[in-house]
Amino acid sequence: MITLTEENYIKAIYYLSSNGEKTVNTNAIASAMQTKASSVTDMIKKLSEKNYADYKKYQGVTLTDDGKRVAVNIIRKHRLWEVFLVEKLNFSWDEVHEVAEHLEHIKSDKLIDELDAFLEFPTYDPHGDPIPDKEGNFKHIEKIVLAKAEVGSTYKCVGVDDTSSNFLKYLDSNHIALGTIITVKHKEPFDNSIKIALENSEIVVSQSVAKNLYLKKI
Amino acid sequence: MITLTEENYIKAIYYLSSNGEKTVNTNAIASAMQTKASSVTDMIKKLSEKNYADYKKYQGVTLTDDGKRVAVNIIRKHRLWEVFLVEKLNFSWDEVHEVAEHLEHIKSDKLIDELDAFLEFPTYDPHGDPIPDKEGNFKHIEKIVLAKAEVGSTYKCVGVDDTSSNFLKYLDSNHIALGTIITVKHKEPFDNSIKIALENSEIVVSQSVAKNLYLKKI
DNA sequence: AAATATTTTTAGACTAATCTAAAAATATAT
DNA sequence: ATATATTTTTAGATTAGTCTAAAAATATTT
Ligand SMILES: [Mn+2]
Ligand SMILES: [Mn+2]
Ligand SMILES: [Mn+2]
Ligand SMILES: [Mn+2]
Repeated sequence: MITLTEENYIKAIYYLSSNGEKTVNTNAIASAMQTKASSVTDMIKKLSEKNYADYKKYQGVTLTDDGKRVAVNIIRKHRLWEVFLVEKLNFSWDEVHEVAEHLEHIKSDKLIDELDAFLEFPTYDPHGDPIPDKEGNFKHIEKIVLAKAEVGSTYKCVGVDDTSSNFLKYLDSNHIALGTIITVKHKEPFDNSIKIALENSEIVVSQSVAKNLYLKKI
Repeated sequence: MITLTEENYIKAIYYLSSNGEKTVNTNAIASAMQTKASSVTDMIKKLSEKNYADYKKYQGVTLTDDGKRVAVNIIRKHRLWEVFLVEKLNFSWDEVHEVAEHLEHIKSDKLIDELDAFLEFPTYDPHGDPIPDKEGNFKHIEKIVLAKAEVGSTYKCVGVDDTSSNFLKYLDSNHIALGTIITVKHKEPFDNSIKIALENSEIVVSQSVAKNLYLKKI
Protein backbone atom coordinates (compact mmCIF):
# COMPACT_ATOMS: atom_id res chain seq x y z
CA MET A 1 0.00 0.00 0.00
CA ILE A 2 1.21 3.44 -0.92
CA THR A 3 0.08 6.42 1.12
CA LEU A 4 -1.08 9.77 -0.18
CA THR A 5 1.99 11.42 1.34
CA GLU A 6 4.34 8.95 -0.31
CA GLU A 7 2.63 9.65 -3.64
CA ASN A 8 3.18 13.37 -3.22
CA TYR A 9 6.86 12.94 -2.41
CA ILE A 10 7.33 10.64 -5.40
CA LYS A 11 5.65 13.18 -7.65
CA ALA A 12 7.84 15.98 -6.26
CA ILE A 13 11.01 13.93 -6.82
CA TYR A 14 9.88 13.13 -10.34
CA TYR A 15 9.39 16.77 -11.23
CA LEU A 16 12.60 17.88 -9.53
CA SER A 17 14.65 15.28 -11.39
CA SER A 18 13.13 16.42 -14.70
CA ASN A 19 11.41 13.10 -15.34
CA GLY A 20 13.30 10.77 -13.10
CA GLU A 21 16.84 11.15 -14.46
CA LYS A 22 19.22 13.12 -12.28
CA THR A 23 19.54 12.80 -8.48
CA VAL A 24 17.55 15.14 -6.31
CA ASN A 25 18.80 16.62 -3.06
CA THR A 26 17.04 16.77 0.24
CA ASN A 27 16.62 20.52 0.52
CA ALA A 28 15.08 20.75 -2.95
CA ILE A 29 12.42 18.24 -1.94
CA ALA A 30 11.88 20.00 1.38
CA SER A 31 11.27 23.27 -0.38
CA ALA A 32 8.99 21.73 -3.02
CA MET A 33 6.97 19.92 -0.36
CA GLN A 34 6.95 22.86 2.02
CA THR A 35 8.40 20.74 4.78
CA LYS A 36 11.70 20.35 6.63
CA ALA A 37 14.83 18.54 5.46
CA SER A 38 14.63 16.13 8.38
CA SER A 39 11.16 15.05 7.34
CA VAL A 40 12.42 14.49 3.81
CA THR A 41 15.27 12.29 5.03
CA ASP A 42 12.77 10.12 6.89
CA MET A 43 10.52 9.84 3.87
CA ILE A 44 13.21 9.02 1.31
CA LYS A 45 14.39 6.26 3.62
CA LYS A 46 10.89 4.87 3.54
CA LEU A 47 10.57 5.24 -0.23
CA SER A 48 13.89 3.51 -0.56
CA GLU A 49 12.76 0.62 1.65
CA LYS A 50 9.62 0.28 -0.44
CA ASN A 51 11.70 0.31 -3.60
CA TYR A 52 10.27 3.46 -5.07
CA ALA A 53 13.61 5.25 -4.80
CA ASP A 54 17.36 4.63 -4.73
CA TYR A 55 19.10 6.46 -1.97
CA LYS A 56 22.57 6.61 -0.52
CA LYS A 57 23.16 8.86 2.48
CA TYR A 58 24.27 12.36 1.57
CA GLN A 59 24.14 11.43 -2.13
CA GLY A 60 20.61 12.48 -3.03
CA VAL A 61 17.81 10.32 -4.37
CA THR A 62 16.52 9.00 -7.71
CA LEU A 63 13.31 7.18 -8.52
CA THR A 64 13.33 3.50 -9.40
CA ASP A 65 11.28 2.30 -12.38
CA ASP A 66 8.52 1.51 -9.91
CA GLY A 67 8.74 5.03 -8.52
CA LYS A 68 8.63 6.55 -11.98
CA ARG A 69 5.61 4.43 -12.85
CA VAL A 70 3.82 5.73 -9.77
CA ALA A 71 4.75 9.34 -10.59
CA VAL A 72 3.60 9.15 -14.19
CA ASN A 73 0.33 7.52 -13.17
CA ILE A 74 -0.42 10.32 -10.72
CA ILE A 75 0.44 12.92 -13.34
CA ARG A 76 -1.87 11.14 -15.78
CA LYS A 77 -4.70 11.24 -13.27
CA HIS A 78 -4.00 14.85 -12.33
CA ARG A 79 -4.10 16.04 -15.94
CA LEU A 80 -7.14 14.00 -16.91
CA TRP A 81 -9.06 15.47 -13.97
CA GLU A 82 -7.94 18.95 -15.01
CA VAL A 83 -9.37 18.34 -18.48
CA PHE A 84 -12.60 17.09 -16.93
CA LEU A 85 -12.94 20.15 -14.74
CA VAL A 86 -12.40 22.55 -17.63
CA GLU A 87 -14.30 20.69 -20.34
CA LYS A 88 -17.27 19.44 -18.34
CA LEU A 89 -17.55 21.48 -15.16
CA ASN A 90 -16.84 25.02 -16.37
CA PHE A 91 -13.68 25.50 -14.35
CA SER A 92 -11.20 27.97 -15.78
CA TRP A 93 -7.59 26.92 -16.25
CA ASP A 94 -6.47 28.81 -13.18
CA GLU A 95 -8.93 27.00 -10.89
CA VAL A 96 -8.25 23.35 -11.69
CA HIS A 97 -4.87 22.61 -10.17
CA GLU A 98 -5.85 22.70 -6.52
CA VAL A 99 -8.80 20.35 -6.91
CA ALA A 100 -6.78 18.04 -9.17
CA GLU A 101 -4.17 17.79 -6.42
CA HIS A 102 -6.78 15.91 -4.42
CA LEU A 103 -8.53 13.99 -7.21
CA GLU A 104 -5.21 12.59 -8.45
CA HIS A 105 -5.02 10.36 -5.36
CA ILE A 106 -8.29 8.51 -5.92
CA LYS A 107 -7.38 4.91 -6.60
CA SER A 108 -9.52 3.16 -9.21
CA ASP A 109 -8.28 1.93 -12.54
CA LYS A 110 -11.77 1.72 -13.92
CA LEU A 111 -12.46 5.29 -12.87
CA ILE A 112 -9.48 6.69 -14.70
CA ASP A 113 -9.90 4.52 -17.80
CA GLU A 114 -13.54 5.47 -18.11
CA LEU A 115 -12.78 9.13 -17.45
CA ASP A 116 -10.15 9.00 -20.19
CA ALA A 117 -12.69 7.53 -22.61
CA PHE A 118 -15.42 9.96 -21.51
CA LEU A 119 -13.08 12.85 -22.31
CA GLU A 120 -12.25 11.18 -25.65
CA PHE A 121 -8.64 10.41 -24.80
CA PRO A 122 -7.24 13.92 -24.49
CA THR A 123 -3.49 14.25 -25.09
CA TYR A 124 -2.94 17.63 -23.45
CA ASP A 125 -4.21 19.18 -20.26
CA PRO A 126 -5.60 22.74 -19.98
CA HIS A 127 -2.08 24.13 -19.52
CA GLY A 128 -0.69 22.42 -22.60
CA ASP A 129 1.06 19.65 -20.64
CA PRO A 130 0.98 16.21 -22.24
CA ILE A 131 -1.17 13.48 -20.68
CA PRO A 132 0.66 10.16 -20.51
CA ASP A 133 -1.26 7.16 -21.81
CA LYS A 134 -2.02 4.05 -19.74
CA GLU A 135 1.46 2.70 -20.40
CA GLY A 136 3.05 5.96 -19.29
CA ASN A 137 4.10 7.25 -22.71
CA PHE A 138 4.11 11.00 -23.17
CA LYS A 139 3.38 12.62 -26.50
CA HIS A 140 6.25 15.01 -26.94
CA ILE A 141 5.59 18.36 -28.52
CA GLU A 142 8.08 20.72 -30.13
CA LYS A 143 7.88 23.93 -28.22
CA ILE A 144 10.02 26.93 -27.48
CA VAL A 145 9.68 29.61 -24.90
CA LEU A 146 8.56 33.08 -26.07
CA ALA A 147 11.79 34.55 -24.64
CA LYS A 148 13.70 32.64 -27.31
CA ALA A 149 11.33 33.19 -30.23
CA GLU A 150 12.58 35.10 -33.27
CA VAL A 151 11.39 38.54 -34.23
CA GLY A 152 9.18 38.44 -37.30
CA SER A 153 8.02 34.84 -36.88
CA THR A 154 4.48 33.68 -36.15
CA TYR A 155 3.68 31.11 -33.48
CA LYS A 156 0.82 29.32 -31.80
CA CYS A 157 0.60 29.35 -27.97
CA VAL A 158 0.83 25.74 -26.81
CA GLY A 159 1.60 25.82 -23.13
CA VAL A 160 2.66 27.58 -19.97
CA ASP A 161 5.50 26.90 -17.55
CA ASP A 162 4.16 28.78 -14.56
CA THR A 163 0.63 27.57 -13.82
CA SER A 164 -0.05 29.99 -11.00
CA SER A 165 -3.44 31.58 -10.91
CA ASN A 166 -1.86 35.03 -11.21
CA PHE A 167 -0.05 34.23 -14.45
CA LEU A 168 -3.02 32.44 -16.01
CA LYS A 169 -5.35 35.31 -15.15
CA TYR A 170 -2.84 37.72 -16.65
CA LEU A 171 -2.95 35.74 -19.89
CA ASP A 172 -6.76 35.69 -19.80
CA SER A 173 -6.95 39.43 -19.38
CA ASN A 174 -4.61 39.88 -22.36
CA HIS A 175 -6.64 37.45 -24.48
CA ILE A 176 -3.89 34.89 -24.68
CA ALA A 177 -5.09 31.30 -24.51
CA LEU A 178 -3.77 27.97 -25.79
CA GLY A 179 -4.20 28.08 -29.57
CA THR A 180 -3.85 31.85 -29.80
CA ILE A 181 -1.68 32.95 -32.75
CA ILE A 182 0.96 35.56 -32.09
CA THR A 183 3.68 37.26 -34.09
CA VAL A 184 6.86 38.50 -32.43
CA LYS A 185 7.32 42.16 -33.35
CA HIS A 186 10.22 43.41 -31.26
CA LYS A 187 12.60 42.38 -28.53
CA GLU A 188 13.70 45.21 -26.26
CA PRO A 189 17.35 44.62 -25.25
CA PHE A 190 17.12 46.95 -22.28
CA ASP A 191 14.68 44.89 -20.17
CA ASN A 192 14.08 41.85 -22.42
CA SER A 193 10.44 42.76 -22.83
CA ILE A 194 8.81 41.61 -26.07
CA LYS A 195 6.22 43.24 -28.27
CA ILE A 196 3.84 40.73 -29.80
CA ALA A 197 0.94 41.04 -32.20
CA LEU A 198 -2.31 39.26 -31.43
CA GLU A 199 -5.27 39.06 -33.80
CA ASN A 200 -6.48 42.61 -33.22
CA SER A 201 -3.91 44.21 -31.01
CA GLU A 202 -0.29 44.60 -30.11
CA ILE A 203 0.95 44.24 -26.55
CA VAL A 204 4.26 44.35 -24.74
CA VAL A 205 4.97 41.56 -22.29
CA SER A 206 7.69 41.47 -19.64
CA GLN A 207 10.57 39.05 -19.53
CA SER A 208 8.84 37.01 -16.79
CA VAL A 209 5.88 36.50 -19.07
CA ALA A 210 8.13 35.69 -22.03
CA LYS A 211 9.91 33.01 -20.02
CA ASN A 212 6.69 31.25 -19.07
CA LEU A 213 4.80 31.05 -22.33
CA TYR A 214 5.46 28.18 -24.73
CA LEU A 215 5.06 28.52 -28.46
CA LYS A 216 5.12 26.37 -31.54
CA LYS A 217 6.23 27.77 -34.88
CA ILE A 218 3.64 27.74 -37.61
CA MET B 1 -10.29 21.83 9.65
CA ILE B 2 -12.08 18.53 9.61
CA THR B 3 -10.16 15.35 8.85
CA LEU B 4 -11.25 12.54 6.55
CA THR B 5 -11.52 10.22 9.55
CA GLU B 6 -13.70 12.65 11.45
CA GLU B 7 -15.96 12.92 8.40
CA ASN B 8 -16.33 9.16 8.28
CA TYR B 9 -17.22 8.92 11.97
CA ILE B 10 -19.78 11.71 11.60
CA LYS B 11 -21.34 9.94 8.63
CA ALA B 12 -21.47 6.67 10.56
CA ILE B 13 -23.12 8.34 13.55
CA TYR B 14 -25.61 10.02 11.25
CA TYR B 15 -26.67 6.74 9.66
CA LEU B 16 -26.76 4.88 12.98
CA SER B 17 -28.97 7.51 14.55
CA SER B 18 -31.39 7.30 11.62
CA ASN B 19 -30.71 10.86 10.51
CA GLY B 20 -29.28 12.42 13.61
CA GLU B 21 -32.13 11.88 16.07
CA LYS B 22 -31.54 9.21 18.68
CA THR B 23 -28.30 8.66 20.62
CA VAL B 24 -25.79 6.19 19.27
CA ASN B 25 -23.68 3.91 21.43
CA THR B 26 -19.97 3.31 21.22
CA ASN B 27 -20.05 -0.34 20.18
CA ALA B 28 -22.45 0.37 17.32
CA ILE B 29 -20.03 2.94 15.92
CA ALA B 30 -17.09 0.61 16.46
CA SER B 31 -18.81 -2.11 14.49
CA ALA B 32 -19.92 0.24 11.71
CA MET B 33 -16.42 1.70 11.40
CA GLN B 34 -14.69 -1.67 11.77
CA THR B 35 -12.63 -0.38 14.65
CA LYS B 36 -12.40 -0.82 18.42
CA ALA B 37 -14.61 0.77 21.09
CA SER B 38 -11.61 2.50 22.65
CA SER B 39 -10.83 4.23 19.36
CA VAL B 40 -14.44 5.35 19.13
CA THR B 41 -14.34 6.85 22.62
CA ASP B 42 -11.29 8.89 21.67
CA MET B 43 -12.91 10.09 18.48
CA ILE B 44 -16.28 11.06 19.95
CA LYS B 45 -14.41 13.09 22.56
CA LYS B 46 -12.70 14.90 19.73
CA LEU B 47 -15.95 15.40 17.79
CA SER B 48 -17.51 16.71 20.95
CA GLU B 49 -14.66 19.18 21.49
CA LYS B 50 -15.05 20.36 17.92
CA ASN B 51 -18.78 20.74 18.43
CA TYR B 52 -19.85 18.19 15.87
CA ALA B 53 -21.35 15.96 18.55
CA ASP B 54 -22.91 16.05 22.00
CA TYR B 55 -21.49 13.46 24.32
CA LYS B 56 -21.78 12.54 27.96
CA LYS B 57 -19.67 9.67 29.24
CA TYR B 58 -21.45 6.30 29.10
CA GLN B 59 -24.54 8.00 27.63
CA GLY B 60 -23.90 7.67 23.92
CA VAL B 61 -23.55 10.40 21.35
CA THR B 62 -25.73 12.58 19.09
CA LEU B 63 -24.76 14.94 16.32
CA THR B 64 -25.05 18.68 16.75
CA ASP B 65 -26.60 20.75 13.96
CA ASP B 66 -23.07 21.33 12.71
CA GLY B 67 -22.41 17.61 12.74
CA LYS B 68 -25.63 16.89 10.86
CA ARG B 69 -24.75 19.53 8.30
CA VAL B 70 -21.39 17.85 7.72
CA ALA B 71 -23.02 14.42 7.44
CA VAL B 72 -25.66 15.51 4.95
CA ASN B 73 -23.08 17.29 2.84
CA ILE B 74 -20.94 14.17 2.61
CA ILE B 75 -23.99 12.10 1.72
CA ARG B 76 -24.86 14.64 -0.96
CA LYS B 77 -21.39 14.39 -2.44
CA HIS B 78 -21.34 10.60 -2.21
CA ARG B 79 -24.64 10.22 -4.04
CA LEU B 80 -23.86 12.80 -6.71
CA TRP B 81 -20.59 11.00 -7.48
CA GLU B 82 -22.48 7.72 -7.67
CA VAL B 83 -24.82 9.22 -10.25
CA PHE B 84 -21.83 10.53 -12.19
CA LEU B 85 -20.14 7.15 -12.21
CA VAL B 86 -23.25 5.36 -13.45
CA GLU B 87 -24.55 7.97 -15.87
CA LYS B 88 -21.29 9.16 -17.38
CA LEU B 89 -18.61 6.55 -16.74
CA ASN B 90 -20.47 3.29 -17.37
CA PHE B 91 -20.17 2.00 -13.83
CA SER B 92 -22.86 -0.45 -12.75
CA TRP B 93 -24.78 0.19 -9.55
CA ASP B 94 -22.80 -2.44 -7.66
CA GLU B 95 -19.43 -0.82 -8.48
CA VAL B 96 -19.98 2.79 -7.46
CA HIS B 97 -20.06 2.74 -3.69
CA GLU B 98 -16.41 2.00 -3.04
CA VAL B 99 -15.11 4.77 -5.31
CA ALA B 100 -17.72 7.22 -3.99
CA GLU B 101 -16.43 6.53 -0.48
CA HIS B 102 -13.23 8.27 -1.55
CA LEU B 103 -14.65 10.95 -3.87
CA GLU B 104 -17.06 12.13 -1.14
CA HIS B 105 -14.13 13.60 0.79
CA ILE B 106 -12.91 15.95 -1.95
CA LYS B 107 -13.45 19.47 -0.65
CA SER B 108 -14.55 21.99 -3.27
CA ASP B 109 -17.90 23.73 -3.31
CA LYS B 110 -17.53 24.69 -6.94
CA LEU B 111 -16.75 21.09 -7.86
CA ILE B 112 -19.89 19.73 -6.29
CA ASP B 113 -22.15 22.53 -7.50
CA GLU B 114 -20.92 22.16 -11.05
CA LEU B 115 -21.17 18.38 -10.87
CA ASP B 116 -24.74 18.73 -9.66
CA ALA B 117 -25.54 20.99 -12.62
CA PHE B 118 -23.66 18.77 -15.08
CA LEU B 119 -25.80 15.83 -13.95
CA GLU B 120 -28.90 18.03 -14.28
CA PHE B 121 -29.68 18.16 -10.57
CA PRO B 122 -30.50 14.50 -9.95
CA THR B 123 -32.77 13.80 -6.96
CA TYR B 124 -32.01 10.10 -6.51
CA ASP B 125 -28.82 8.10 -6.61
CA PRO B 126 -28.40 4.77 -8.46
CA HIS B 127 -29.77 2.87 -5.46
CA GLY B 128 -32.89 4.99 -5.17
CA ASP B 129 -31.59 7.02 -2.23
CA PRO B 130 -32.51 10.71 -2.25
CA ILE B 131 -29.82 13.31 -2.90
CA PRO B 132 -30.06 16.24 -0.50
CA ASP B 133 -29.93 19.69 -2.10
CA LYS B 134 -27.36 22.36 -1.24
CA GLU B 135 -29.35 23.35 1.83
CA GLY B 136 -29.51 19.74 3.00
CA ASN B 137 -33.16 19.08 2.22
CA PHE B 138 -34.08 15.55 1.25
CA LYS B 139 -36.90 14.75 -1.14
CA HIS B 140 -38.89 12.15 0.72
CA ILE B 141 -40.41 9.32 -1.26
CA GLU B 142 -43.26 7.02 -0.22
CA LYS B 143 -41.88 3.53 -0.28
CA ILE B 144 -42.59 0.18 1.31
CA VAL B 145 -40.49 -2.91 1.52
CA LEU B 146 -41.45 -5.86 -0.69
CA ALA B 147 -41.83 -8.03 2.43
CA LYS B 148 -44.81 -5.89 3.42
CA ALA B 149 -46.41 -5.50 0.00
CA GLU B 150 -49.88 -6.88 -0.58
CA VAL B 151 -50.67 -9.85 -2.76
CA GLY B 152 -52.37 -8.83 -5.98
CA SER B 153 -50.99 -5.29 -6.07
CA THR B 154 -48.62 -3.84 -8.65
CA TYR B 155 -45.57 -1.78 -7.70
CA LYS B 156 -42.57 -0.02 -9.13
CA CYS B 157 -39.10 -0.80 -7.74
CA VAL B 158 -37.72 2.42 -6.30
CA GLY B 159 -34.82 1.49 -4.07
CA VAL B 160 -32.71 -1.04 -2.18
CA ASP B 161 -31.78 -1.25 1.46
CA ASP B 162 -28.77 -3.52 1.13
CA THR B 163 -26.37 -2.00 -1.40
CA SER B 164 -23.87 -4.86 -1.33
CA SER B 165 -22.47 -5.97 -4.63
CA ASN B 166 -23.89 -9.46 -4.08
CA PHE B 167 -27.45 -8.24 -3.67
CA LEU B 168 -27.28 -5.80 -6.57
CA LYS B 169 -25.83 -8.45 -8.87
CA TYR B 170 -28.61 -10.82 -7.79
CA LEU B 171 -31.17 -8.21 -8.83
CA ASP B 172 -29.36 -7.68 -12.15
CA SER B 173 -29.40 -11.37 -12.94
CA ASN B 174 -33.12 -11.48 -12.19
CA HIS B 175 -33.78 -8.43 -14.35
CA ILE B 176 -34.85 -6.26 -11.47
CA ALA B 177 -33.72 -2.64 -11.71
CA LEU B 178 -35.02 0.66 -10.39
CA GLY B 179 -38.18 1.39 -12.39
CA THR B 180 -39.04 -2.27 -12.95
CA ILE B 181 -42.75 -3.01 -12.51
CA ILE B 182 -43.69 -6.03 -10.44
CA THR B 183 -46.90 -7.64 -9.23
CA VAL B 184 -47.01 -9.59 -5.99
CA LYS B 185 -48.49 -13.00 -6.73
CA HIS B 186 -48.09 -15.05 -3.56
CA LYS B 187 -46.62 -14.92 -0.09
CA GLU B 188 -45.47 -18.28 1.22
CA PRO B 189 -46.14 -18.40 4.99
CA PHE B 190 -43.71 -21.27 5.54
CA ASP B 191 -40.50 -19.36 4.69
CA ASN B 192 -41.81 -15.87 3.88
CA SER B 193 -40.66 -16.18 0.29
CA ILE B 194 -42.66 -14.18 -2.25
CA LYS B 195 -43.66 -14.95 -5.80
CA ILE B 196 -43.60 -11.90 -8.02
CA ALA B 197 -44.47 -11.33 -11.65
CA LEU B 198 -42.11 -9.30 -13.83
CA GLU B 199 -42.86 -8.25 -17.39
CA ASN B 200 -42.26 -11.65 -18.98
CA SER B 201 -41.65 -13.99 -16.10
CA GLU B 202 -42.53 -15.05 -12.60
CA ILE B 203 -39.88 -15.58 -9.96
CA VAL B 204 -39.79 -16.51 -6.30
CA VAL B 205 -37.59 -14.39 -4.06
CA SER B 206 -36.45 -15.22 -0.55
CA GLN B 207 -37.35 -13.28 2.57
CA SER B 208 -33.88 -11.64 2.60
CA VAL B 209 -34.51 -10.28 -0.85
CA ALA B 210 -38.03 -9.18 0.06
CA LYS B 211 -36.71 -7.23 3.03
CA ASN B 212 -34.20 -5.30 0.97
CA LEU B 213 -36.20 -4.18 -2.03
CA TYR B 214 -38.26 -0.99 -1.84
CA LEU B 215 -41.44 -0.49 -3.84
CA LYS B 216 -43.91 2.23 -4.60
CA LYS B 217 -47.55 1.39 -5.31
CA ILE B 218 -48.76 2.36 -8.75
C1' DA C 1 45.27 21.99 3.60
C1' DA C 2 42.77 24.19 6.99
C1' DA C 3 38.96 26.84 8.24
C1' DT C 4 34.33 27.96 7.35
C1' DA C 5 29.86 27.42 5.44
C1' DT C 6 26.26 24.57 3.82
C1' DT C 7 23.74 20.43 3.53
C1' DT C 8 22.13 16.31 5.42
C1' DT C 9 21.25 13.17 8.98
C1' DT C 10 20.19 11.80 13.71
C1' DA C 11 17.99 12.17 18.19
C1' DG C 12 14.14 13.07 20.59
C1' DA C 13 9.51 14.95 20.88
C1' DC C 14 4.64 15.86 19.14
C1' DT C 15 -0.13 14.81 16.99
C1' DA C 16 -3.75 11.86 14.87
C1' DA C 17 -5.50 7.55 14.75
C1' DT C 18 -5.20 3.18 16.11
C1' DC C 19 -4.58 -1.03 19.28
C1' DT C 20 -4.64 -4.27 23.74
C1' DA C 21 -5.52 -4.93 28.37
C1' DA C 22 -7.35 -3.40 32.58
C1' DA C 23 -10.60 -0.57 35.23
C1' DA C 24 -14.98 1.59 35.83
C1' DA C 25 -19.74 2.20 34.92
C1' DT C 26 -24.10 0.48 33.54
C1' DA C 27 -27.45 -3.12 32.54
C1' DT C 28 -29.38 -7.69 33.38
C1' DA C 29 -30.50 -11.78 35.93
C1' DT C 30 -31.23 -14.25 39.86
C1' DA D 1 -30.70 -6.25 46.23
C1' DT D 2 -26.79 -8.58 44.98
C1' DA D 3 -24.16 -10.97 41.71
C1' DT D 4 -23.02 -11.35 36.98
C1' DA D 5 -22.58 -9.79 32.37
C1' DT D 6 -22.01 -6.23 29.12
C1' DT D 7 -20.57 -1.81 27.68
C1' DT D 8 -17.63 1.96 27.95
C1' DT D 9 -13.65 4.35 29.36
C1' DT D 10 -8.80 4.80 30.68
C1' DA D 11 -3.90 3.76 30.51
C1' DG D 12 -0.18 2.89 27.94
C1' DA D 13 1.87 1.48 23.25
C1' DT D 14 2.39 1.85 18.23
C1' DT D 15 2.69 3.92 13.49
C1' DA D 16 2.88 7.73 10.02
C1' DG D 17 4.24 12.08 9.42
C1' DT D 18 5.95 16.05 11.19
C1' DC D 19 9.03 19.33 13.98
C1' DT D 20 13.44 21.50 16.47
C1' DA D 21 18.00 21.27 17.76
C1' DA D 22 22.32 19.14 17.57
C1' DA D 23 25.73 16.26 15.20
C1' DA D 24 27.94 14.64 11.12
C1' DA D 25 29.20 14.88 6.40
C1' DT D 26 30.18 17.42 2.37
C1' DA D 27 31.30 21.63 -0.19
C1' DT D 28 33.51 26.06 -0.55
C1' DT D 29 36.89 29.56 0.73
C1' DT D 30 40.98 31.23 2.00
MN1 LIG E 1 -1.99 20.97 -12.18
MN1 LIG F 1 -1.79 21.03 -15.57
MN1 LIG G 1 -22.89 4.41 -1.67
MN1 LIG H 1 -26.03 4.98 -2.95
